[in-house]
Amino acid sequence: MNIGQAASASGVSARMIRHYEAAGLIPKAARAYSGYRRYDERDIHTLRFIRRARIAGFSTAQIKKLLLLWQDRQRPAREVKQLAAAHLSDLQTRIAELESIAHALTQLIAHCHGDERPQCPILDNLAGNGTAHE
Amino acid sequence: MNIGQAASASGVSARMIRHYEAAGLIPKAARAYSGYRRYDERDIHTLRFIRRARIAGFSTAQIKKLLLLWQDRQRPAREVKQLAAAHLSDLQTRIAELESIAHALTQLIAHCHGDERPQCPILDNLAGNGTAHE
DNA sequence: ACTAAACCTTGCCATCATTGGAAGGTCAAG
DNA sequence: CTTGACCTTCCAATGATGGCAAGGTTTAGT
Repeated sequence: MNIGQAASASGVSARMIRHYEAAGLIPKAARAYSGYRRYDERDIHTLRFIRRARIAGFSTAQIKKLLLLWQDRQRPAREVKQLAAAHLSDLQTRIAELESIAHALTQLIAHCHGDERPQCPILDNLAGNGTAHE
Repeated sequence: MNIGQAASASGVSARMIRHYEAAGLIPKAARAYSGYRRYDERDIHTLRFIRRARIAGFSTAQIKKLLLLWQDRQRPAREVKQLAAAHLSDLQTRIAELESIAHALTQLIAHCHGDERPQCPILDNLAGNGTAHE
């Protein structure tokens, strides 16, 4: 299987397959005589794993660890759970930050009449001219 | 005022002040005979505006527009409101995505016993199903 | 067999905001 | 006049991905 087939079979672009190889996430692919990279079902399986982990928001560094754990049949579930919990905690922090911003912005927008007049509490707030809403 | 003073007065690092200048967010600073950049209160005010807008999650492109609007005393509040609303919409989309991921991860973590045994629904899920690789 | 299309290779650039370092010039105080 | 804090510019890296270019390979159609 060439990289193109591996890409469509795994859902990971050929681009990113090469990238993951260079980044050490996956071992260097075997090469055909022509120099083309060769992939088998095992590789596709690994790529699908990576794709799902990316969708779940894991960083490449985290995925590297997850792959090691995945390939270790003796791994304790504890380690995986810890890694996932740390990631979940990150996610929740980010969510809270974004929600806080969204909340403030919602308030500002609600107080902006949004017509042709130049008065605008949104700009006033960014300018530091205080309290757009009480 | 040199760039260092401007940085501590505005809360924007000297590094980023130069960056914003190169990016066209702020006009090129006046220079002293020595080549040092000079800043006045007006510049500090602008830098504080930028800092607040960044904290609010606006992109530099959006901030560029906000600055133009801010400096235009005739601007209609409508335009500012539209820009802010578009940004809020982006924020809400991102929040929803992260929440969806966090929810799925929470489920997986809850079903992982997390002890010394190798069985782990988190890895199983990333691998594509109940049966892991091989 | 020849040719064109589709595929592969490597490598460099761009994004976005920010930080880091290196190499060198300038200013203020001792 | 030296030292150290400050400034200058340029170059690089982050993280994940996309784009393009120039060139080699394979495959399918004639």
